[in-house]
Amino acid sequence: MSGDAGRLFTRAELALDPVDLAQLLLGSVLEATGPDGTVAVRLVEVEAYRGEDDPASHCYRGRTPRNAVMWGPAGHLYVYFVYGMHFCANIVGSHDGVAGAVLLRAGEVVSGLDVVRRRRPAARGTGELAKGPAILTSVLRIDREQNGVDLTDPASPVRLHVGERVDPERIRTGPRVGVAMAMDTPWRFWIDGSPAVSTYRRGGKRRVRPAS
DNA sequence: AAACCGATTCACT
DNA sequence: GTGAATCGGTTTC
Repeated sequence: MSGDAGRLFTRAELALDPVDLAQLLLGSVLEATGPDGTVAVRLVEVEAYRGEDDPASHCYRGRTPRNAVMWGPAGHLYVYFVYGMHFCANIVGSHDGVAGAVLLRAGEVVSGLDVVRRRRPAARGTGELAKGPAILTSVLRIDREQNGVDLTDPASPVRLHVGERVDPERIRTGPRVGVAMAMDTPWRFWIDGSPAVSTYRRGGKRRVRPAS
């Protein structure tokens, strides 16, 4: 797969169970073109959210206008608005009719550094310019307008490229950040050693209390 | 029609 | 470590 680094992923390659897709996405490169320039980020931290049996997923309670893209086709972008001020981006990994997606939590800027500096003049050090899911979208200038775009289309404003091979030994896994439910489900994946990887915080409220 | 609350970030103690 | 900012999607009355 190193030989192919730089080419776009195909839809078929991304039509996976989100848990498998998450690991495939580590090291891949997401590139977004806006009116003020193009920025590319190497993904180093992601989380899988999948369907019916995942209470932390937006698709847990079925299809709604907001989460519709999570049902496919794969390889499209799912963007949602949170906390009244931020956007988070996911790559859809729909598979066998099961809805799901991979949240993009962090990346390293690999091109367009000048554009990023203009967008975020007060940002942190070079290696951690895209640390955190809402910072990642702000660096790439992804918002609700890009919801549903096809990442495998060369004409799309946001595209997903195959990256350099990642050493499997560097891949780590653990519970997802900020989720209050399914804390035993280790569906967060990251590349060990990247300065962009978030520090773990557990979700705010415990949902199910043991009934006495 | 209204309440509830989140896959967060940033500033401050 | 704690808390505020802020608002649309979803649920509930």
